[in-house]
Amino acid sequence: MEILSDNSACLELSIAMPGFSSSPSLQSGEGGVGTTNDLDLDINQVPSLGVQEEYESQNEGPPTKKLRLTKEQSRVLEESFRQNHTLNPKQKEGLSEQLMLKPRQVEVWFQNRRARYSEGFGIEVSLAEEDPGQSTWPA
DNA sequence: TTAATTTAATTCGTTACTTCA
DNA sequence: ACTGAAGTAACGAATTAAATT
Repeated sequence: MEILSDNSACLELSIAMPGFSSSPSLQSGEGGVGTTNDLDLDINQVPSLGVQEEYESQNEGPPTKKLRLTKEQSRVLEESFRQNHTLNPKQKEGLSEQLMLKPRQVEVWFQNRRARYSEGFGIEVSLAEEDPGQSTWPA
């Protein structure tokens, strides 16, 4: 299976982003990622952190219903998403280790992010607010 | 307290690739 | 060497369900 994964990585990279590949267009870096969420999330993290720690420690416990990603985790994930909208196996592993999340959680996050991104035709609120002049869609 | 919103997680269907007969 | 079936992995879309506002 390792070979397969490796191949998948290449494939993902190949089809990573046909349209929005290398357009970092980052100016503020991380200040304007979650325009609205950023600050509000901060408050949310407090209780979530406790739950998460238990989640990380136990990991096997069935109780944990839904964890809330911390501000830091969201930020790192969003940064990665900006660079690549698709996850390489290595990236997934690295992020999961770095953020202390399960690879599947990272995968799910990216899937959800992509879905939301598509909803806005690639122009998400945060992005649109960051560079309004760059998102000049043809149609 | 309830309703609305947000979002992590799940399910289902599809596609692509590899292996084997 | 070529073809088709079976198996696996990943993704997108839709949906669910919990946490937050």
